[in-house]
Amino acid sequence: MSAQLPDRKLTLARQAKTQDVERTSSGRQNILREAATLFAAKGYAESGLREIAEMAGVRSSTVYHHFASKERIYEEIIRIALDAISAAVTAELLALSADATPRMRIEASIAGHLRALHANKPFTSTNAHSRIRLPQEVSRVVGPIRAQYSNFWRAMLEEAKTSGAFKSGLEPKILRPLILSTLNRTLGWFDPDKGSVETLIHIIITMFSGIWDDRASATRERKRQA
Amino acid sequence: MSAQLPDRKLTLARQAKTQDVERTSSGRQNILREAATLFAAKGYAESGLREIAEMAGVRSSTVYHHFASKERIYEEIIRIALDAISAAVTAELLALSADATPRMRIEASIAGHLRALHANKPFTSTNAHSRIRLPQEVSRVVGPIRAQYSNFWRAMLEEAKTSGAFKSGLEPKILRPLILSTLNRTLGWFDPDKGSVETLIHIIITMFSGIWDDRASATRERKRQA
DNA sequence: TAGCATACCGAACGTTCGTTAGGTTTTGGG
DNA sequence: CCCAAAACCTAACGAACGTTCGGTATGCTA
Repeated sequence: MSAQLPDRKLTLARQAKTQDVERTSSGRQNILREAATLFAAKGYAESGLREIAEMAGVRSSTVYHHFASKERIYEEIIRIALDAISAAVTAELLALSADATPRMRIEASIAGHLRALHANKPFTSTNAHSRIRLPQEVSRVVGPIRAQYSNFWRAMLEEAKTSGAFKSGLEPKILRPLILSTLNRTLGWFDPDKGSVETLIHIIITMFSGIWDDRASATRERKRQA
Repeated sequence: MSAQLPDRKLTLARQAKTQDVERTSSGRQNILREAATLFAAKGYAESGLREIAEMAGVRSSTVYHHFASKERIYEEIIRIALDAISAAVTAELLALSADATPRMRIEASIAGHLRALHANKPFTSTNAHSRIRLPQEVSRVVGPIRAQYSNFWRAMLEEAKTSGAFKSGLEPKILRPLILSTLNRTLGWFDPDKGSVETLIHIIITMFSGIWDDRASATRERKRQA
């Protein structure tokens, strides 16, 4: 059986497909978006609560009417980002035919991940370079979601390895962080104004074409035709 | 003519080759190293001066006997990191024979870059995720060094592209940040205790093998033999 | 139209921040 | 052995931090 994200994400997927993060700019959503933009640009500690409030056109005390603390804002941003990515990848995999090869599944996941990253940039950027050691309260909420997504990739890569898709020496343990950080890092340098995300996807997939063991897949192909 | 880092770096290369960052643990060097470790682990803003001082076994005021400000510490850490990387890459290129192909030069640079990254981890980590907007004083010192190294890669990739080394659609403008952030990101997930850096280098180069246009190189090879 | 939750505000809290001033110990060359 | 320079200390500064509190508008529901 193929690696799959949990069904709970499926409903989220449909929501996210139509309105991505949330189109309304109610006070709360507005604060959330501005905070994400600031966190993404300057980092968590460097972004003061008064600055977040000012960006949202509000006083700092008002922020506490919508969020219990700065950490909760951060937590919610990361949760949104992770949900958006999970949803996009799930949608991408569902669009695949049932007999898709591991390579097709992985490349579809890469495409979905990249699309979600750049469609929800402030939120996903905040998540991507989250180099904060938070007092475990946040980690307790965000940690499991992160782990879930990591496990999905781990399982998918493990299946691919079992089927002999990778060149020798390429272990899922190494490939997973390598692939995911390469994808996440595109947030730092890729400018959607200078080239479409679809072009980026093509380039990334081209680059990763170096990991596949073409010999093995050609062998299987020949066997199938015989 | 091949892309080359300036000669000034050559002397630095020899220094760095024997004692990398600095073996002595005088008060100043000690503070520098502990600060780098903290910055790498928690980020710039999250690392307080009193915490840095404590790690170095010293009071916070003592830090100001060695450095003018927290920003200057940060600046020096980044300078050290960039010099170490430049030096390692330069050394790697010098070890190459004169008729090395663009691909060989790029792969040698990747190896040198990765080796320097992981041999000076606290310093290079601080540099890698430097997501700070500093009051230009620091940028004025560090900026040019960064630009110099970027330009070196830009030139090297441009030469490779001219010689037809890359698959179509892969432009240096995209490849440079893609390659460099992939390399730098290894600091975030690769654990030297669980696999040698040389293994990592092999994996990264294997992955990037997807960017080369083998047809073209095979064509040139045939022409040369004729 | 009265009542009430919601959204927002100004002002302040305790704490921590980077930094400075002034004094004491450590140390190494003549 | 002396003495200046270097290294380090304690104590405190003002500013900025996240957060709280009490009060005021606003808008929906009964």
